[in-house]
Amino acid sequence: MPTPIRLLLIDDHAVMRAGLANMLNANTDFKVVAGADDAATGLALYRQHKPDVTLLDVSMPGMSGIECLRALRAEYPTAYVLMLSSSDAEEDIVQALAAGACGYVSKSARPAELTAAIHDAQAGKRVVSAAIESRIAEHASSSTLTSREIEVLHLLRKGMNNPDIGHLLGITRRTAKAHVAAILQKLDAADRTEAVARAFERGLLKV
Amino acid sequence: MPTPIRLLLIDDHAVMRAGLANMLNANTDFKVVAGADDAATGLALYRQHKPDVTLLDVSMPGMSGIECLRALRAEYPTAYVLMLSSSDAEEDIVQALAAGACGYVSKSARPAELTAAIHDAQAGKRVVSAAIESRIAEHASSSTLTSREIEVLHLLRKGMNNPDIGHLLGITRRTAKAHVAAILQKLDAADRTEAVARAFERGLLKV
DNA sequence: CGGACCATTGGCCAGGTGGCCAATACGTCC
DNA sequence: GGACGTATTGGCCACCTGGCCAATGGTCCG
Repeated sequence: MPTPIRLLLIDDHAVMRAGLANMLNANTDFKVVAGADDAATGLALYRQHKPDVTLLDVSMPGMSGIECLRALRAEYPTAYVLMLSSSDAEEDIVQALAAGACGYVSKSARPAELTAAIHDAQAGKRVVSAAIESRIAEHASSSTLTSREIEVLHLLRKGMNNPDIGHLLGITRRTAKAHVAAILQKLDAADRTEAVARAFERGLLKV
Repeated sequence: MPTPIRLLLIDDHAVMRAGLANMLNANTDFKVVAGADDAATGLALYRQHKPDVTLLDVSMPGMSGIECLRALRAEYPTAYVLMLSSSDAEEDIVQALAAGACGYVSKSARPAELTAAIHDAQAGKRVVSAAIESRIAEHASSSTLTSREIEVLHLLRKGMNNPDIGHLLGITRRTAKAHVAAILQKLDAADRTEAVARAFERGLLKV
């Protein structure tokens, strides 16, 4: 392998970044050219180095991995980005793939799985960890919330009741109630409390 | 440094484990003698290798890091265990330190911070990341739920109402209501829905 | 252009919610 | 032994909840 694949690492966990860099640099197929601990720095380093493949953590404080991915792909539509995740929340996976990620690898994956994924990513293939594929299947069979419903969901999380939600959104309590009813049905929840819990499980709401 | 500090790594993220091992073995102060991807294996490897210091991830599928810590300390009360965390949820930190962890290091910490923490741990000092200390302060000022309240909290998460909770726990709906009222007050929540959301934020409930 | 989906709103109603008052009983800690 | 925290229970009440019925416009797609 004469020319190694040039990599950019974006992950807020410095320990993970250092570890990944050590591991990948030990393999002559790869060369980590830069590492960032937040999305903004990551974008800047991408412009500077134009890596072959970018490894991007999904969950980061500030601009999330997904947002970073969108920003990156908006500027460089052909960028090869492989998402790394610890959470495996379905929502993130679907959104990442929709936003043009080349693949989605769990941090629980074996190192060999990661290196294979990087090779595939550079070759333009789409790769998803086996453990993650099943999650996508689940998600496909469940419903998607509309943007209005997501908006209401965030207010439910804050403990708001229907009248207050209606007032805040400039609609009647009856409409707010209709949105809540739709959320309950789509998330298969008995009440708004379970709806919020399930939203956390699916990654619709984040800690 | 003639005799390196012998380390055991327990983390379900293989990538993180491999990375950590690479990084730490590059430093002659340390020698990673074993790595496990779940708590049970970790315990077995501890018995086998008796490492000087154990690095233990807080969140793992199956037996959690906290439970693993308790089991380990029950068997080897003098074990030096350093917790590694990605979530930084307050609850985990407090519980880990209460269960006898030597320290609690965020995965966002710089590598130097980690190596320093390992040295301190082996010296019997207690170390906590700066970023994590502030969280403990927050927690100290807030209230602790009783075990009964935690039990009720888990039922709220499932969308149960007071009569059903009472029935399940063998108490009246009035008592269930009293527990819920206590939860709301302690978590500073307007209703049970916000209580569940705040519980996720604090690490009392997990995805 | 008609169908599909969405956001919006209305009435009605049995049942649950959360806050207020107060009381008993059982442990532990000083 | 007494104070304290916890678990337990009661009544009362204004308010909110979620499910049922049905209807109106808007947009987007084939």
